[in-house]
Amino acid sequence: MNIEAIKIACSNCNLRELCMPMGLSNDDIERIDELVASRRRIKRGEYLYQNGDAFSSLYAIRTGFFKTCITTEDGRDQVTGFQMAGEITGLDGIVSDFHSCDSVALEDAEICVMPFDKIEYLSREVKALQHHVHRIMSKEIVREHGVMLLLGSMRAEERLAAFLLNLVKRLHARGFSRTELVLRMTREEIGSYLGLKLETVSRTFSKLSDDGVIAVKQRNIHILDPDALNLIVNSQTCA
Amino acid sequence: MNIEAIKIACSNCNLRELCMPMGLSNDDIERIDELVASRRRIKRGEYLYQNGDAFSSLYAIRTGFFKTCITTEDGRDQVTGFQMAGEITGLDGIVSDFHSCDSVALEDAEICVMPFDKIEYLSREVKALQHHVHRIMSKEIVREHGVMLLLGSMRAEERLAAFLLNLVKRLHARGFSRTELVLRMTREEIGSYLGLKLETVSRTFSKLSDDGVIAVKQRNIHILDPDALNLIVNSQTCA
DNA sequence: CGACACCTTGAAGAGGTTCAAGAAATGTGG
DNA sequence: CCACATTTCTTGAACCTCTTCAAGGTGTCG
Repeated sequence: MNIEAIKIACSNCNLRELCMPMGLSNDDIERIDELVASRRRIKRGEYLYQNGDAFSSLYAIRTGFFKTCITTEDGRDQVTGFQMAGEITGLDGIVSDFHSCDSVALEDAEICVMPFDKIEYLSREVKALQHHVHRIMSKEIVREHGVMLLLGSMRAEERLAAFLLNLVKRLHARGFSRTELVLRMTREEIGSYLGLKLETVSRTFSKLSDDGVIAVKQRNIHILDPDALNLIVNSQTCA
Repeated sequence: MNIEAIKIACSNCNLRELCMPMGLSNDDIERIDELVASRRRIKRGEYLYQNGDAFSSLYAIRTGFFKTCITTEDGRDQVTGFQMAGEITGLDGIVSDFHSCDSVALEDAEICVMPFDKIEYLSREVKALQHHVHRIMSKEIVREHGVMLLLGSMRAEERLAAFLLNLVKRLHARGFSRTELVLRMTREEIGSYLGLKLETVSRTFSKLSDDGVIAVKQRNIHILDPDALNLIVNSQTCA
């Protein structure tokens, strides 16, 4: 066992609980360690993959922060998600063997490259891995349902509140604060994700700030009143 | 081989190309025939599954038309998709073992029940089936990306045009007309899916009709000018 | 044939966008 | 390390699209 092998092993990774299945036998763990073919560093602003790229691997994020977005020929642009450490990206490429969106690093990042044929091979051998892959994909589908609900039925303030709560929840699961967060993306990227213009995002931040619900200092957000934020999302002016 | 077995076999199903993997050996085909545990008839308006139901199976639609939707406690409601013959529904349940949305038949329907543990078992044995399952889930993820683009960046007319083109494309793949279609859903359901109020949907239908792009007669739509419809979607007032 | 669900249309109003200008932060090169 | 260019963010005012509320019309099914 050389140093490189230790470094790459999932079994040694502190993100294991986030991106790998639980309750494996030692034997299975050893096999899954083979999944990660390599690590890759991506600088801020660089692409992990782009629309049209051949699909070969899924990527587990070790450090850093990504956005995925689709850009159409006619110039439309839509951020479809933000990914952080322990999350998997690249699922869009499976269906057609080509990626249909771009993945861009919003800060310097390191990712684990997991060749998909290897994943499929091991999934046939390790039941827990197979189910794990299915759950990851299903989870992404359910997440997108939530975004559809947000885009289809919420007003600006509700969207931004839901967005902040979702971010802080995921960050908290990674050991960060439940009330403080640093946005890794611009107002424009938030707006694209939420179906709003950047000015609206900015104005809505200002309003939430005026209302004493959050404190905004550039990209640093302090959630002062989590309950109020929850209330904004979960109580559309009742009929 | 009894009559019942013949009736249920995927190998005899005329929707095989739509919902099953291609290029299987005879041996594999025989095994996949075991996938469908039973058929189930669902009357118009009835649920195939509901939010909170235990997840056990995926469902292949043989005949009929479904919608999936999420309903939140605070009364929000979002149609997340429409499914037709040859399509698979139920993927939302995998991640948590519970369904997180409702599936409702919009017309009398018949579906094939495919227990998910059977799918996972056979996926470990039949490589083509495994990949097929992965592709189905990836396809759903990519579809939802498209909906996010629609909800996040399109105006009412663009949304409705994109919706009609998508419907007619899927119907055409099933042997129906490229220019005529019958809507199986109400204006309200279309509106929910597209993030619009039913009045806006109705008005937009009227506008497209006035412009000579489509002819609307209740739920019967005749696409008079497919190019114009495409243009509406693909050419937001260029910058 | 009558009741009910569904659809259409009008008018007023609200929420978000657009355009514009300036302020704050960030990055770059000398 | 500082000055300058660039990017990002904030805020205001006018405008526009979609929503809301309301009423009437059309179709369907028992």
